[in-house]
This record gives sequence, C-alpha cells and structure tokens, in this order.
Amino acid sequence: MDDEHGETVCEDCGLVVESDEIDRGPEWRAFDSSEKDEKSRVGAPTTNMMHDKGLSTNIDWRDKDAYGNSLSGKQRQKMQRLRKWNERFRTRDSKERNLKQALGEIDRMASALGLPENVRETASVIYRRALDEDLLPGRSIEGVSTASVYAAARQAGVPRSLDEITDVSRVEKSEIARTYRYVVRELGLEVKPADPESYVPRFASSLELSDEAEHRARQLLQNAKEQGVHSGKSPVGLAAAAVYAAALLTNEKTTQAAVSEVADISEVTIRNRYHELLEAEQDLPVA
DNA sequence: CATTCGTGAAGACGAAT
DNA sequence: ATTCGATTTCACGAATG
Repeated sequence: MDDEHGETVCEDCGLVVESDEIDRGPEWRAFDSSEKDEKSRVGAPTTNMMHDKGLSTNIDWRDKDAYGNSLSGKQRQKMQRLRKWNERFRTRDSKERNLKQALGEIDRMASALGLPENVRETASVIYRRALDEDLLPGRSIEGVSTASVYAAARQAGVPRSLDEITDVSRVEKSEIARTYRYVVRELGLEVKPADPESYVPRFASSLELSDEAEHRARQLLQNAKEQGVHSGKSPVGLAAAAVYAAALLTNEKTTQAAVSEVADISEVTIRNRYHELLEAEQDLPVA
C-alpha cells in the first residue's frame, strides 16, 4: 500500500492495482462552532456504502499467506479459484446486485453534488430499507436512488434543491419528487421542512461574500422565522433573498441576477422575499 | 447603460373534496 | 381524479443610479 499516493500497488511487480477514487478533499466548511458540531462526525467502523456492509469475506489479492510469505504455485491456483467463487457468492441474488448498482449511483450523484460521506451513508441506509420493504417494484432503481440522496441530504442539514438533484440524476424531476414522497411516506421518514439557513453558506461562498454578510443573512432569517413570515414559501427563495439583502446591508457588490443564478431562483421571488425580510427586521429591535 | 422594481397572466404544486 | 388557493415564474416596461 502506497500511502502517499493513495494507490494500492503490487509489491512484487509495481503494478498499480487500484487507484483511490475517493475524494479526500474538504467536504464541508464550518463557519462557526455550532455548525462544526453539526457537521463533523466520527467514522463508524462499518459502512452501509458497500452492498454487504463491508462484512463479507474478502480474499486478499496478494498471493501471500497470513504471515506475508509468498504462496507456492499450487496454492496460488487454489486461491484463484477461491477468489472466483467468493466473487460469485457475493453478487448472487438479484437483490444484492440491485443494491450494488444503486449504491454505485448514489455514490456518483453524491460526489457530483459535493455531499459529505455521512450523507452517502444515510442515502445508502434509506435505499437499503426501501429495498427491504419491497418498495422497488414499479419504480426505477435510478429513481429510488435519487430520492434517497435527496432525502439524506435534507436529513443531514445540507439540503440540495430538487433542481440541483435533477441535474445529476438521470430521471425526471417529477419522478424524483413522486418517488421521494412515496419513499418518505412508506418508510415513515422524518424530514423537517428544509431550513433556509442551511442554504446560506453555499450561496454566500459562491458569491464570495464576506463572513459578515453571511452572518447578517442568518440574522435576517432567524428574525423572519420568529415572526412567522415564512410559511409555505420556498426555503431556497428565502435563503436567496436573505443573502441578497445581507449583501446590500454590508455594502458588497452583488446583483439580484447573480444571486438568482447561484440559487436557481427567479429574481422576482428574491425581490418579493427580501422586502418581507427587511420589514420584519424593522419591527424587531436590531441586536 | 446596468440594475432594480412592480405588474398581471400562466404554470406548478399541495390540499381538500 | 378534479378543483381550488397560494406561490413562483415569465415577460414587459418604467424608474433609479
């Protein structure tokens, strides 16, 4: 194992057997200590991202015995056969293969969306449950996978909008929404309405706004929350409006068009929302 | 000139029936 | 399955700087 390059290299011949495809780059940013607590996690020993939870037998690809000694020719051939059979058992029934494919999709989409690993884990768990409950018939693997990712991201407090999800998925938005609702209902999943604040960090950093502006945006949202200004309004729109309003208040250069761009929200909606936000701000004493 | 603002019609969505 | 009410979006023109 070549730790420096993250590659698995055959010690005998130098052949690179497997390059590490896992992105080890920063997955999330913590903007204050409370958020850090929210986002950080401690690695669990088992993982649901592998179709067998990583618990099934794996036969090492190296032709070494437990002590690291090389194997004789006869033993090598024997090991080859064992590996082959082991592989067959692992992907034996259709459910297992189904899972394998779905988890691959989940991983792909999660990567494309820059979602942290714990979200992929959650998505995997959700999919696994859906499969166990026989929710699959009549629905595509892709659709359920996508719905799982969507649900997982929201549960983890790092929501992605339906539009963003749609971009990386191979199924229609309407189908994702439909499947998502179905899965949530059938599995009794608890998904609170998305918190507008959880969108703020992403928008703010995309627009390269100062930390101060970002903080203002949060204040505006909390303020609005207390006054119940938001209800039935789109959380994304609220977040976008708060970011825009905060940029104005801190004299930073941004346009409605720019915010609208990164948030995938129409300018009109931003206009409507940020008026409401500023009104709410005036009714309450500023901190 | 770019950006922002307000309007009314049209589409999308969820809830209720 | 359809209807209804609220929200969002689009397209436009006007105002602001």
